[in-house]
Amino acid sequence: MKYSTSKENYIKAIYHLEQEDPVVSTNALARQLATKPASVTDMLKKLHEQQLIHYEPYKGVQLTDSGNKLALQIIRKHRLWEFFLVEKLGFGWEEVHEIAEELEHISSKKLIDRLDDFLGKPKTDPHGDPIPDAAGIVPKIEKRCLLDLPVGIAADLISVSNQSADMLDLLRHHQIEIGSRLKITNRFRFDRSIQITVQGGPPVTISEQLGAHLYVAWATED
Amino acid sequence: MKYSTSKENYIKAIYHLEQEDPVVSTNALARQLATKPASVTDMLKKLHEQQLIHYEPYKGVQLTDSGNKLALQIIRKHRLWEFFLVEKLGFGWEEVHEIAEELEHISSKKLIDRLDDFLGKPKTDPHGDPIPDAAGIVPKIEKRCLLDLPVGIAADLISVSNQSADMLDLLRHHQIEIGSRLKITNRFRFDRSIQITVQGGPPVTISEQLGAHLYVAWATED
DNA sequence: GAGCTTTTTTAGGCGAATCTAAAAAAAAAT
DNA sequence: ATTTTTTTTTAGATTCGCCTAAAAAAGCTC
Ligand SMILES: [Mn+2]
Ligand SMILES: [Mn+2]
Ligand SMILES: [Mn+2]
Ligand SMILES: [Mn+2]
Repeated sequence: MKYSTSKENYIKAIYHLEQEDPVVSTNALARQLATKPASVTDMLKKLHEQQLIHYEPYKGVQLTDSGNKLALQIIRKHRLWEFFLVEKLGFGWEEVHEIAEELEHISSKKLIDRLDDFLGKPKTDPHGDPIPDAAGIVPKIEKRCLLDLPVGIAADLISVSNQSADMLDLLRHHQIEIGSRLKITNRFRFDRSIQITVQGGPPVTISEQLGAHLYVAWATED
Repeated sequence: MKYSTSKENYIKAIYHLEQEDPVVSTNALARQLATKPASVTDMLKKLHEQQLIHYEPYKGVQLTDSGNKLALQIIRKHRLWEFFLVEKLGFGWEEVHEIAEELEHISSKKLIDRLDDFLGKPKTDPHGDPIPDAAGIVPKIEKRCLLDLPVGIAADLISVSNQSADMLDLLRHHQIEIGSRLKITNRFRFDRSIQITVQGGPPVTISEQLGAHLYVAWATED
């Protein structure tokens, strides 16, 4: 029941790639893990032997139930540590991912459950991603891309799908943060940029590229 | 400037063994690290190449200045994490060492300095051992073995030199903890056991073996 | 469906950290 | 000063995670 850091990173990467496409390719994994396809093939064989993945040569890969469970445990650790780093130690959004990439491999289950308590059992990490609970259940968070928000409807920013320092710089410049109330006031056909207000402030224009990474919650009519 | 977990464990072990005997033997290291002498020799060569130790075949080993500096950084991390686990997450003394053994290898310097701030820059870990500061300076703590305390003089327990669950069980049974005021009320020649009072309570008898692991601070007359 | 391109796997190797068995050096005993 | 014992090092393997180069399979294109 104890896996190497390397194996845990593979399992987590497979989990994330499965969200895009239910069958994960060797190349996609190699890209994600910044390694070579040949190395991935080697590792897939080992993960298969340990029953963490379904794998047949040339057919791509999928997590088994136990692989999925393991992935959720690692993600839980990653996100709880990120929350800790931001909320308790005052780190910025963009700094925490790398550190959490190490902390997520600390093995003590008791540690993570106590940390969860200490932090007040948060539902989401600093980027708005949901934190699986001790049983591996991921809170379902209703969110839609800001770009799909109709003009004139207010909605709260609940997550961002990019955590680069560059993007966070830009958000900071526009004074946009998780929780900010956003409203689209105008759309421009030419480059699909949008004009929005932040917390009812003056309108600012943001690119489609930025908007695509912002996710908001708004009441659905049904 | 980044070393493997294994190398860090060697450096820390050498540091601790140097406290006993300034020149550390291959066998002593193998015992401490639960590994084989042949493995130790291999590793010593590598640590020597990296200038972390002074090493000549058959002559034992000593940390260089940079080895010593590294050891203190690792010990700082270890003890700060132990403090965090006990004070913030409510772990018992005896549970934290093993977890800290992993956490001490998390590389971010910024993380550890912020953790230090968050914890209020503690001077000692939960077992009373001093925590080196960011510059690697170890607070000097005046302490003497309880066994050397004269009869009738009160002194405060400031550290214990054994962290086994068994010993902590026994301490808990006698309601002795770090900070308790202890006074020797009687000494018995036969087995060198001693009778003490804890916080001015009723006298209890403890073995020489237990007493040897308790360290107290008391005013020296000079 | 034959041929070209892309993806994936295999083959062979390397560095890190470990091991066992054997040799060599140092230390202790006689 | 030998001999014996203990300590330490060397030699040779193994496992893990990775690599490059080459082969094989799958997927496209005409
Ligand atoms: Mn992250
Ligand atoms: Mn990781
Ligand atoms: Mn400890
Ligand atoms: Mn350690």
